[in-house]
Parts: sequence; C-alpha cells; structure tokens
Amino acid sequence: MSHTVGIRQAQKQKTRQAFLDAALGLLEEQSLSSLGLREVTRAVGVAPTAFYRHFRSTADLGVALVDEALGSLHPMVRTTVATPGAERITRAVRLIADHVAAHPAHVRFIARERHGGVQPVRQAIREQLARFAEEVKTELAKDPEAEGWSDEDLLMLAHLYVDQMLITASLFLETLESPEPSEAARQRVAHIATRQMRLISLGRQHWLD
Amino acid sequence: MSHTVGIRQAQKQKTRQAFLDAALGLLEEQSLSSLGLREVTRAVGVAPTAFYRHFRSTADLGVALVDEALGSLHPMVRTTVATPGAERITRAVRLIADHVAAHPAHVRFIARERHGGVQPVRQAIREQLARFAEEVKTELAKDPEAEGWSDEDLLMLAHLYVDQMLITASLFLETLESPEPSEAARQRVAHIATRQMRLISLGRQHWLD
DNA sequence: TCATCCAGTTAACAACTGTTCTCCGGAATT
DNA sequence: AATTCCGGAGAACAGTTGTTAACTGGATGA
Repeated sequence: MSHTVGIRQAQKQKTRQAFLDAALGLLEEQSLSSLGLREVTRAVGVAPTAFYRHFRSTADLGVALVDEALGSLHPMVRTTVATPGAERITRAVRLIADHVAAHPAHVRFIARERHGGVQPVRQAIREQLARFAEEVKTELAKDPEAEGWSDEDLLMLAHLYVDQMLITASLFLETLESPEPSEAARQRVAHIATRQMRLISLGRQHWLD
Repeated sequence: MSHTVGIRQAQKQKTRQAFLDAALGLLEEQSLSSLGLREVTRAVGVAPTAFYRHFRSTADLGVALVDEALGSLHPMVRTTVATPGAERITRAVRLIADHVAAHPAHVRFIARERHGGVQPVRQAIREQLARFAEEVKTELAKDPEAEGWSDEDLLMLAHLYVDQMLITASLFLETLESPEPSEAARQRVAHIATRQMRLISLGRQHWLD
C-alpha cells in the first residue's frame, strides 16, 4: 500500500471543489468580472486568504470552471454526432436538453463568459469550442455524405453545428429561468432546434450541386 | 419660433451622452455587472451624484446602451435582407463587417451582455433581437422561395439568420481584438460566414421536398 | 520521535463602493 | 424683475474590496 491518497491532498481538493461550487452558485446572477474573491471565500466559509492557496486570481478560478464545464463533455458529443441517419439530430437535441437540465449553472457560465470581460476565460472557452468543432468535423467526415467535401468546408459546417448547439443550450436555459418553467416551452425549443438542424443538414446534402 | 431646444435640456442630453460614451469605453474590458457608478462619473469628469440625474442605476444605463446600439440598425438590416438574389448574402456580410469596423464597442457590448449578468439588459437585447427576427421574417416572406412556407418555419429560419449574423459579428470583432489585426483574417471570416449562409439558403430551397 | 511542510487563520492596510442630504448658481417661467 | 426649477457639487455614511505579513496546528516523511 505505497500510495494512499493522503489526507492532506484529499482535503485540499475537497475545499478546492468547494470553491468551484460556491463560485458557480454566485455566478448565476453576475459575471465573473464582478465576482469578488472575498465573496467566494465567504460563501465557502473560509478565510479570504485561503483563496490564494488554490487560485492566483478569480480569472484563474474561471479557467478551472471552464475545464470542469466542458472537459468531460467531449466523448458524449462525439458519440452523439457519430450516430448515423436521421436519429443523429434527435439525439443531439435530447443530449443538449438533458445536459442543460442536469447542469444549468455550468451552461449558463459558459454562455455568459464566452463573450465576457475576462480574457483568459474567453480564450479557454474558445479553445474548448475549437476542440468540439474539430471532433465534430472528424465525425462528419466519416459518413458518406462527406464525399467530395474539402476539409475547410467540413470545418465550416462543424462550426455551424457547434454554434447551433450552444444557441439551443442557451434557449433551453432561458426555459428553466422563466418564472413558470413549463415542459411545453422546452418542447417548443426542441422542436425549433430540430428543424433548424434539419435545414442545415438539407443544405449539406445539396452543397455539391 | 415657439420651441427652441432649451439650453438646459441640450446640456442635459449632452452629459447624458457623455455618460453613455464613457461607459461604453469602460465596458471594453469588463462586464456591465462589474461597472461601478463612480467609475463612470470619474471617466466623465463629474461628481458621483450627478449620475442619478440621468439613470436610476447602472442597469438602467445598460438598457439605454442597448437602444443606442441596436435601435438605429433596423432599417439597415431590413433593406439588406430585402436585396434579391445571390447578392443578398454578400451584402449582409459586408454590412456586418462595416458595422463592426465602425462601432466595435457597441457590438462587443451586445455580444457580452446578451447572456450577461444583468437581467433587464438581457431582456432588452432579447426584445431587440426578436424584433430583428420578425423583420427578417417579413422580408423573407416577400420573395418567391417562401411560397408554401408556414409562418412558424419562416420565423425559425429568420432566427437562424439573425443568430448567424451575431456570430459573424462576434468573429469580426475578435479579428479586430487580435494583437495583429490583419485584413486577411477579416477576409477569412467573411469567406466562412458567406459559405455558412449559402448553405443555410440551400437548405431553405430544398425544405419543401 | 522529531523536524518539516503547508492549508488555513488572524490582523491590518489603503482604497474603493453606492447612497443620502444639503447646498449652489444659472436657466426657465411668470 | 422676481420666483421657481433643476443639473450638478460637496461632504459624509457605513461597508466593501484585494493583498501583505506573520501565525497555528495537524499531516507528512526521515
């Protein structure tokens, strides 16, 4: 038994996670650029100076949040886009709906800070989204409709899909934020999003005409 | 000559505009939710209390900025979308590029606060974008390709176009923000955006198959 | 067992925040 | 000419902010 976790490191990661959770909660009603260091430590129940043991700044914390929010999502997107035929779009919309329902704060954070006031965070999000686009591209390249397509055009299409997914996620989020979150509103968003992606797919099929 | 402007009202609107300009400048590097009232008055060169003569809060100022940024844009979008044939997309992309180049701070503000932390501002932007979508819809309805389309599907398509325009504007903005703003990068964005809109138009043409 | 490490604490710093109340002086109204 | 109006100034309020320095006490490794 050479390498037990270490009580010390375990505790450290535990409070680090507490920082991330508390910050995510506070960020539901404000942007990262207005998030105070003391505000977070107060929410965690810890002294202000403890913050520096984990993060250099709130921007640093924000970058960590980006990884937490998007890092584990790549395989799910990949397998979803890999679904063949007409079911791909249905599954994609369901994946988005489920993910927003399960992690609304994460989605809100990404939508908010993508164009937000903190440069390093914006860059981290941009890099993650570029990764998504690359992955979607290589999946799209696999199916027969991609024959004759240049790499450039495939990437353009992939970006279109990724952006569309983010917009859809943001609309699902608004659905949850409304004073009376109704299943009907959610279904309406799903309906529109599905048709928009279908239209894009149609454009794809006739691109080489 | 019964109704001259009034020295008083003229001065008031002048300093009000100074508030809007100063705020827009400060918001290039932060979000509205972190913009301080005193920060703005300092930039204008006026006492903190003078702020209250013009705005109830910084959120109020934000809403005013939304109107300034998007209010006058409706006729331009309308006539651009009204352009017939293949030239419509070219003109739309050029309109976006020119507008971003002429008013980068306005565009940044809208992109940032669309999902930002200040609810009234988010709502104001949402309303303006809904207006754009409605206008694009009625223009789209005019051309022959719209025959057989339901109102619902036309609105869905209009939203797709509007969102696409915003994404493109944001990409043009990143082009300007980069350390070495190159004409080549701008052309690349224009190229991709044009193709994406073409693909959507293709999807539109085959929607009723 | 003993020395080392290190996550978290306490205290203090100058600087900043939004908001209230009172006042001023020039424009507007009568 | 006299009075009212009102955009802006000034001072003061209690609270907040990020960052520093020196500390404590339990886990860690020799």
